[in-house]
Amino acid sequence: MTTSGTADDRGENRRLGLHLDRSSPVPMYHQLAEQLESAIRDGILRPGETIENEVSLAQRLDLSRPTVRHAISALVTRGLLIRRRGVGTTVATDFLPQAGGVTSLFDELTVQGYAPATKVIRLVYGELDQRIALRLKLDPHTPLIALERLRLVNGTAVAMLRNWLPLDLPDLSAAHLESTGLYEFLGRRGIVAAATQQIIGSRAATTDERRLLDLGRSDSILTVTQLACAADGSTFDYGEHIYRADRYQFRVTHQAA
Amino acid sequence: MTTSGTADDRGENRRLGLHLDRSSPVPMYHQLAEQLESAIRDGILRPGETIENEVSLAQRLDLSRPTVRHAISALVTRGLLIRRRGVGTTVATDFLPQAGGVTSLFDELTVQGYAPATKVIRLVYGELDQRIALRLKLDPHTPLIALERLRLVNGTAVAMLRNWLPLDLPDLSAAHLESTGLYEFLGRRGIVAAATQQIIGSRAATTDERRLLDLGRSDSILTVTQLACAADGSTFDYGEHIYRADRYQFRVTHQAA
DNA sequence: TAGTGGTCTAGACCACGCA
DNA sequence: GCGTGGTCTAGACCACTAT
Repeated sequence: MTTSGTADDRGENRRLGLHLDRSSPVPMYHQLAEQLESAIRDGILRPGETIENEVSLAQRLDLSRPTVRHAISALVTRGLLIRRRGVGTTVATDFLPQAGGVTSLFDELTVQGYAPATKVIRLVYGELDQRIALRLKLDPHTPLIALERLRLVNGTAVAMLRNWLPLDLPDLSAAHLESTGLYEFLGRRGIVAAATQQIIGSRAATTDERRLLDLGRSDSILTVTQLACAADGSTFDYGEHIYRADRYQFRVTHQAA
Repeated sequence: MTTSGTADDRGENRRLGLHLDRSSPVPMYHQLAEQLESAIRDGILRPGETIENEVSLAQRLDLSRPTVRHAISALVTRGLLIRRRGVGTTVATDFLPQAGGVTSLFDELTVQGYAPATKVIRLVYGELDQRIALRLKLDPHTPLIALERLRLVNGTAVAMLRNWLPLDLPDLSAAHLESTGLYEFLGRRGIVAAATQQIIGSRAATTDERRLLDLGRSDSILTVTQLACAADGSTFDYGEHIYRADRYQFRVTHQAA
């Protein structure tokens, strides 16, 4: 434990928007990571700029070095910072604006204020489908909720989503799905994905799919099959989704170890 | 520092293949992570099984808990283990065999012993291309190495790879590229990717592309545009790749925080 | 209540890059 | 040689889950 910092420290803290709330239940390393991220996104820390070294930062913020390191590691993993031994930690070049994992243009559209809408085409309880049950690694006779939705942006369909869930959700209604989204609905019932796997591919669209998405002769579709797995290892959702390729792309970023 | 373990400890260590070499330059947490991973992949630790808790594991291996935790965290990030507070750490369900980041079927084919081959179609030094230079975030008049390759598996073309590099590599030859691969060649010259971004999409193939990949009327292609960035933040490779969708898919896995 | 993971401390020494 | 990140220790206390 050191003193709580000099006047200069407090000035620098203000510049970067760093102010830790020790009474908050939010972990210190998380508060710090979030505030560093904000500083980067707001341009206070510029791409290529070297940030303060770990020891000094820890001292100034009255944290231990492992805690500061934990915060920085989180941002390194997500690609916002780059650490180099013997050199320092720098802000990544801005070509990785949403680094870390997969982002879809659709998510980004949503963030940017376009209003996506959902239309439920089919909602069936207790459907039996051996192929799907096997995908879910369940007994072939497991009853499933079958779900088919159309995703629209500005009134035009951009994706068709088919999902199957081996769950008992009597209060799942089309209205719910059109207003809140499937995963939000599940989350409110304590069902959260600990891990998901997606396989991205492409194939020719069927005539039904062409009609639903209003596809022309030369339009392409992207296919995504998805499996979601709860914390206890059980699978609770299998999805087969298709997207208009002219409206949807996947962005994948990777950081070296 | 505790004693070096009881006879029971040594037996359990042997079962899981855990044997740390303290004189090795490989970090302890990395050795432990690798050996736990092997135990999982070899089925010694089975999906769903709860592994030994962190404190006990640390004691038995004569490591500090943070070090053990570091090792486990690495596997959690890659999706092989799942941690739950108050419950324990369990081996993830096997539906995430290659968790962490993106894997392509092509890479997996390679691992499985299929021999992929490369054929260089075009290799030009000093090409000027304003569109590409902008993608690389460089001056539009930067001279580029332009490269076009065909990827074959068992003699049939499955992908066409176009790349542009703002580098001076006078000894880069078709022979090199057909025997070692582009990134291996670059790596030997100290050029390694600190971060890459890929955008996956789909579109109709051009007639040239149809001819090169021997595509039929209804065959689809996947497109991947790729940007690679060195540790200093400079971009050194821009690629536009197309793949036969019937031979190639992308697998993306995601772990919740 | 007992046991687990989650967070945090206050140091230590080492390996690497650069001047 | 000096400053940086990389690794590691030996604890501490808290929060959550299951019983």
